[in-house]
Amino acid sequence: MESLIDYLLQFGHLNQQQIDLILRKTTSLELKKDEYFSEAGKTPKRIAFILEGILRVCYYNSKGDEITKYFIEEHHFAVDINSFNQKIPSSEYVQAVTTCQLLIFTTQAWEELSSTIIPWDGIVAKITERALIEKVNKLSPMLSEDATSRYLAFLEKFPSLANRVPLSYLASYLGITQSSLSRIRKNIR
Amino acid sequence: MESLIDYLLQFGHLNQQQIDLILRKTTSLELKKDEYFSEAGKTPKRIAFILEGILRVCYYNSKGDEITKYFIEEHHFAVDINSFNQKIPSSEYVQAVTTCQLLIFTTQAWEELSSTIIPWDGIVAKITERALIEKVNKLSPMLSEDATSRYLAFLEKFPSLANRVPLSYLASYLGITQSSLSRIRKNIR
DNA sequence: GAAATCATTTGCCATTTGGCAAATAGCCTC
DNA sequence: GAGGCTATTTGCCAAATGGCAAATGATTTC
Repeated sequence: MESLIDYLLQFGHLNQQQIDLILRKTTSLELKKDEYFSEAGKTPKRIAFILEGILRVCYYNSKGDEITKYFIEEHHFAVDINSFNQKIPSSEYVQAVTTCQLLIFTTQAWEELSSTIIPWDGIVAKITERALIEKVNKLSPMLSEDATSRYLAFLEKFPSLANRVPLSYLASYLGITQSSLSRIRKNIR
Repeated sequence: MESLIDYLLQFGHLNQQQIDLILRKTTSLELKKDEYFSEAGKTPKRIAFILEGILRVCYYNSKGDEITKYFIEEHHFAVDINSFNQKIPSSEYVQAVTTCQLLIFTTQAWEELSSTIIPWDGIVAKITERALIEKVNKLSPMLSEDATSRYLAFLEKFPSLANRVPLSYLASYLGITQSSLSRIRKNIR
């Protein structure tokens, strides 16, 4: 619970009353490994803050391959922000890579916070901006690096994940096939 | 000028007085082809709205190659938003791909608008979010597609640019070498 | 308009990655 | 612990892409 508040406070000030209100709006949820937090085709009705565990966002591309778009780490929010804001069906799945402890905000709770807590929208805007900038900055260099460098960069970013995640998730995230990733792993050791 | 207002109004309401104020805060600037709007190492002090022309954002990667991170089209804002907000030096160049007609806001003007026009921050937040989401959505699929598909996607997105942009810009944007792109072009015709 | 400069294409070959299928390893269930 | 699954590795070869340099084409400059 505190990790949520610590996180929020990085982006703006909240008094104790506001903090209590925010916490009262949350529900706890355990999402077991492989379970989905949200699914493509459905309009997202909840936002999750990850207390523990790793989620991934994935979709099916035009060839029908399942692509891992990105991983979401502990102490970050998870939602298809575009679909959530516009209240339109998402085109992505959000799935637990490991069993996760989540704090959940419903759409309603989220909107109540927006209209009750003056600095809420500003904080949320900053969080959204930061998260998106990070995604762009992680994706951009991937295009100009070869697969081995991308894998090494992943190892640095998610050292604990590399051997707990199915090869298929990781390969599609890196934009290569499973067998290529397997060979890259072999060459590195 | 109107295109700026049209653009802003997509993201929130502004009355005539606010519109006039915004326009009074802008300056016109013509940026000739190849000139820089901002440079890596310098803290950005201006935001541009592109009335006409195309900009690109580029940087040098660890190998020393110049990489085009993305192109910015007419009727969009151009700035390294992260550096601008945090007032820290940028790591990117913003350069005119074609001669551009720009509307410029200085940092000071931008901040005055923020404190004068109530819905300003909200509008800016939405614009920022939208721009970043578009970047993520353009980058993500590039990893799972081959170079030819990426080039074809570029052609669809920027049909007028493909033959006006130096091969080198385009190749680094697509994550391939100039010669590969040249061969891809040949095979498509 | 000729020379100089820069951009693009092409040839040649090396390297990387993909596609497919078989082999191996790991894990789960009974 | 023996199947029966699933995940990963590996072999084989094809296709895509890179690296380098030369050739060609385009543009600028004087």
